Amino acid sequence: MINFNEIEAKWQKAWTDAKIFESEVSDSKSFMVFGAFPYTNGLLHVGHFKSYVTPEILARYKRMRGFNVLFPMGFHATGTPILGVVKKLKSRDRETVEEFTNKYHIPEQEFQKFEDPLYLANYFVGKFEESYKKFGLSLDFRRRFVTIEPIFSKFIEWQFGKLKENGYLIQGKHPVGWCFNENNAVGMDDILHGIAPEIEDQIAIKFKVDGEDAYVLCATYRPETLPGLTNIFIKENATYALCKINGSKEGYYISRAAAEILKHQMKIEVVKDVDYKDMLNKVCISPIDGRKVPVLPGFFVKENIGTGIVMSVPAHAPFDYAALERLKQNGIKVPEPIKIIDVEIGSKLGNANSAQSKPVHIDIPALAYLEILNKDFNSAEDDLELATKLAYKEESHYGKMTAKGYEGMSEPEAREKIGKLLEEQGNAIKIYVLQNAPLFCRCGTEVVINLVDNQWFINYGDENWKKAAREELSEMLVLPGKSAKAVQDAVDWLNLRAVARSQGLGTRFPYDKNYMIESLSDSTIYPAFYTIVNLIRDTEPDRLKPEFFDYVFLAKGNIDDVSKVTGISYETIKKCKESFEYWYTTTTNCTAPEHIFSHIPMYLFNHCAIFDKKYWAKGLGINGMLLMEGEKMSKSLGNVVPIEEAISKYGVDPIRMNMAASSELYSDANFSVAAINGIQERLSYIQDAILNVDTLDANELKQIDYWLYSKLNKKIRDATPFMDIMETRDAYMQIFYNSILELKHYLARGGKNGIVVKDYLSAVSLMLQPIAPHCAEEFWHALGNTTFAAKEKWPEANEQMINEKVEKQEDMLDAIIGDAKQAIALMERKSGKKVKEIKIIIAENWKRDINNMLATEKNAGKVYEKIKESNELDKQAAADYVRRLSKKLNEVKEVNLTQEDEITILDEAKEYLQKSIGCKIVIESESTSKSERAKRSMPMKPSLDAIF
RNA sequence: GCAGGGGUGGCAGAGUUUGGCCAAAUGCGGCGGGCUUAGGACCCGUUUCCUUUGUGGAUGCGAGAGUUCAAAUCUCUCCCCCUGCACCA
Repeated sequence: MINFNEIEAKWQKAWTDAKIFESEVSDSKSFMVFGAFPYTNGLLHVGHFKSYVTPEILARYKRMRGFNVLFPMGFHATGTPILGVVKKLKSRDRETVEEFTNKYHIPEQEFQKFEDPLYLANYFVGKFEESYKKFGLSLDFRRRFVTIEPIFSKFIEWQFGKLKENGYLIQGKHPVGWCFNENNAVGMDDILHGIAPEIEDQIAIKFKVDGEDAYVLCATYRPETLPGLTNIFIKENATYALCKINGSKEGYYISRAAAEILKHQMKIEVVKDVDYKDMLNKVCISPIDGRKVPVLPGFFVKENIGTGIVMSVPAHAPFDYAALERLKQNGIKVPEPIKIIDVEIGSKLGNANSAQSKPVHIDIPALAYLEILNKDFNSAEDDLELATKLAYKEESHYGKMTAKGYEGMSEPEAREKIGKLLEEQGNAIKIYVLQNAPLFCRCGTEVVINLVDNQWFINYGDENWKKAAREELSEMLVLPGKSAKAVQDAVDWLNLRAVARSQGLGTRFPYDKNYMIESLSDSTIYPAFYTIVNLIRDTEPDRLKPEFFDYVFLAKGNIDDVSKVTGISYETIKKCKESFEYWYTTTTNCTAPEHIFSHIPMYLFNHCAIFDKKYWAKGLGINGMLLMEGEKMSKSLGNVVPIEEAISKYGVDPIRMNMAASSELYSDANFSVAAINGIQERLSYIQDAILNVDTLDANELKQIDYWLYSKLNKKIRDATPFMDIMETRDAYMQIFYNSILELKHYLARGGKNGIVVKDYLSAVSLMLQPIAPHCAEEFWHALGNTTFAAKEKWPEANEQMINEKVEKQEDMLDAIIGDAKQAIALMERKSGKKVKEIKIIIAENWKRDINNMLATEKNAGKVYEKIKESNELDKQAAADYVRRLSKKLNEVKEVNLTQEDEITILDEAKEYLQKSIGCKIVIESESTSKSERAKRSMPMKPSLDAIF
């Protein structure tokens, strides 16, 4: 078995010493590829490497194809996660302490240092780099940077200056989950149990109160049901309030609790509290038809959701219907439902939605949906909820409006029309609701929605900008092709992006220093920074003025002025510009599917907003994640394997091969110890084969030698296109797994030509280089070479050496062996006697003619005609034969071997056949054979007769 | 709800663009056998059902319907699963 760790250390040192991955501007064609930023709030595990394997293979492959390759990496540390870790560490959170001690091996006395977020980030960055080196990645480490470095911040400030200049930074209101105790925006990480706030916008409709200069506000998702309004519901025993909203003259009735929640979205001034009993005495007027409706108590109304008041549409809302029926039962006079949507109740729901009974009251859909479920107005709230869902689903998908003015419209159409109408008339207010309320901040305070004023946005909705991004995408190569559609949709979908954050690490927002730049927005054009970071590493950050970046990235201004203004040397500025312009014309971004609706469109938009078209994004590779033995990796499952541990246990190359060969580009790969063991053994098999090459001789080439050359060249020809589109799995099926099988077949067939085997192994070793670089170097050198495999050329296929005829002949042999074994087993089982000999009976040449006729004509009739005309053929036998073949006409292939050819081939391979089949072999022709089975023989498929 | 991806044999996963050579590649697992002191190594066979000295038959690729001489593949309807939806990176 190969000692993987030993050869890893050896070759990693050799590559580093030779500096072969440090890329400089040169005359060769450039190629730049990079993987997604890893996030630095913990240690690397094997999963992190999956996303770097694809760009790594591409980088190594492209070098072999003659490109000058830049493969850099940087680290992401902006945003809140690192602060989160620090916070937990400070409070000595048990889990975090455990992680630091047991997993990261950091002694407790050092914890204090890690309470500084920068220290923590840098510590892990250092660890990451060590791991990357141990993984043998062909990265140019001189270009490493972290997104919280001052020089990077200068770059980001420049970027935002450009966005501002172009008018892409705008300000506006933005709803966000908020904790008023800490006075902070809260996201998933800040909320108890890690739940993300779900914010939805609703419309609050104003209902004039008869005889008062005041309105009742009802929040609703379905304004289109307004024509079906019969009354207003409030909650019994709740306190209501008369308010002025945004300094209005008129008053608004909402619940006291709602006033508390909504005051962060609008200015609310409570004039007086109102008892619910007073509310019940009011009469409200519908804004669209002027109908007067009563206010009634609804058992299901929640005072702290929406406005604490809802409109009632009993014909279509099961809750409303149930509430009215319950009131009726208590002798209260209630209005009759008004049906406004026509729908075939239950027709589209299918069995899965547990529709059980036929509805009777189809004139009241709300009741009908309860009937379907065998429920009624007294049923539990869960059942009413289910009926509501069914009603909503079917009515909005298949229903047609019957209400006057909206006849025939679908519900969504009507919703939009009525919503727009109400807003235009000033009869509705937009409000935001926390869909999954109540949520609590980790500090214990309830989370509410705060409508933040003057939030900064990047306006990705800008039509001209979007047009440019679409153009950029259309000219970009997206791999795999099937993900292109999703990227397209993401570009179309991206709209306003809130870009200023109240907390987190990173770069301060240049136009309001109280805020930080949001952490995805500072990682969009970062790859451009790779092209210069090694040149400005020691530059004073303050010197990196906009003029410098303008000149380097946009060729604005002249070098002498820039040098004077910034104090950066002429030489450095010149080199930076050259480097950017050289590398940035071909970039391939390898990233994960989860970035399709976030990072990827932003990456595209920012490139076309800032750079000249020449430097827009060129390539995108979307690669899947890593599963652990078929399961998702997660802390809770305890199946996260630290990378160092994996490397020392299994070796780098087997891990890399497992990652690259166990899945296609887009799908998740599976880390599997069984698969890794298989890889280790196969690599060792190749090594053994290489060490044994010298024991072989170098005689004249035989059929099996041509066969191996044919397989090799076909392999090169077929695997190369897969490498070009990053389908490493398909490529390495051929390069790796099939090579083992071919070598084994070659040796079993008696192949023993040292030169042939060496040619074969040399090419295979080189093709293994991108994926298993350490083994490839080892093999390459063991084969007597002194150059680096990493610097060699990718093998070229020699089409002349591809020999279909020889391959078919070998296939024939294997088929014969298989058939013979099967026949022997069968016969022995049946007769109880041992088979002594197998007769292989070769078909006559006239059968070949018929095969060829059928293969070209694909029509049995025509062939019968020809047989009739023929003088040479035995007409009866020929017709029988055609009949047999015609059953599977499509399988009949042209035959290019004569009977004599076949006999010669089988004779040559007789020894192999005898050994494989395990008994004596006799070869005879159909016409001379005395066997009954002789006439069953077919070209390339001889008849077999077992002799006892 | 909206958007994207998907549903294939015990499992994983090809095949779908361009319908036929597809009982369906490949890998894993199971079973049987060989090699062996032994084997988790390797080799051979088998792994829907029936039948069997076969270029045999039936059923079959989420469900249903349709187009066709012919459907995993095309059309329509339905069901289900995964992912994302913005102070998360």
